[in-house]
Amino acid sequence: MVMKSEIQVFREYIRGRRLRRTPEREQILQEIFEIHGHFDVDELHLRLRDKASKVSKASIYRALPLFIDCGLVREVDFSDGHWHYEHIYGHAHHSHLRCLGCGEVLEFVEPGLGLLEVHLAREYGYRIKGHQLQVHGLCATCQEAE
Amino acid sequence: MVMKSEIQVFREYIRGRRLRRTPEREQILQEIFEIHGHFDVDELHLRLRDKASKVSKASIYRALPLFIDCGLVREVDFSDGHWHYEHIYGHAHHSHLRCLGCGEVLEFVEPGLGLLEVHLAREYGYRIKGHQLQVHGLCATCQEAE
DNA sequence: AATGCAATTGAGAATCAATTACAATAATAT
DNA sequence: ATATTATTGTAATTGATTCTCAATTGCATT
Ligand SMILES: [Mn+2]
Ligand SMILES: [Mn+2]
Ligand SMILES: [Zn+2]
Ligand SMILES: [Zn+2]
Repeated sequence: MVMKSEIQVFREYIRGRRLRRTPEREQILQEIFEIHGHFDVDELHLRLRDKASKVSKASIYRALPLFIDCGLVREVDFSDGHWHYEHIYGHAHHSHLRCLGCGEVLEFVEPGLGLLEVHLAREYGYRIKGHQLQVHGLCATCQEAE
Repeated sequence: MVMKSEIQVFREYIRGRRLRRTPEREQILQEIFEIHGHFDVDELHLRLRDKASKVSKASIYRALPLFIDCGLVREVDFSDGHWHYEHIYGHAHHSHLRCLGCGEVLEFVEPGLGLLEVHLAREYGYRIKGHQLQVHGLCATCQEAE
């Protein structure tokens, strides 16, 4: 079975909720697919302006929750004062290792966290929705520069 | 060997850095020890006002990084738009399980994360400084209320 | 194709946590 | 005591995000 394209997923989501398909939303989504890695609202807005799109920041802020809600995008928390995002459709869930010096971000998969969720659910009677794990430190380069 | 008291730790930290020991800082620290659990700046400020202390929010914002720096306090990220804190001197490092419905926060220890840090350090050449793990879901009560 | 309704938009105002400038105060060293 | 300079409170500022509002536009129905 072939995977639906992101734009298909989004259109079906829109249709199923009496929302409207607009060029703004599709431009934003399109741009998000083309971003390799993590991004924030400012970056996304600048990239769109560079392509002569006139989408406003307000619309980006309004569109992101929709993409998150339909499983295309995820919030990433780098604890630096604003939200970052990444597209995740078809990507495995992963965690982030971030260098406090240069800001480099590496991704890794920690399989043990699935089990942990099961244990927590049993022990505390929770229905687990998800988790976020960030590890931070200094990359090799930034260690030398100290 | 007896553990130093928090106030001792702070005073030594102050002395070692040409900073000044002020009643404001010590009032704030004192209050933090008396808080059972997690708190934010507003809560802390209100509690101090209730005790007739006139410490300003600005001073709280200025003091917290000092307490964090000397290992007495930790930032806690509940991803709800502002920072939370907890005193940690003498407490084991732990993670948080948070209910998205009512905001309840449970603490748990996941010993596997120590090993994970070692692996990451080896594999990527990082010097690891720490990690944050938050799990979120719905508590038993909030599941029923759905 | 024209109509009506409600969703969406852009612009800018509002909000809110956190930071900062500034002048007054007060802690330490001499 | 005096000089030095860190710290304080107040109020202004910043920066990310949300909200307001009037104008526009998608879409279902004629
Ligand atoms: Mn990622
Ligand atoms: Mn805790
Ligand atoms: Zn680095
Ligand atoms: Zn709950």
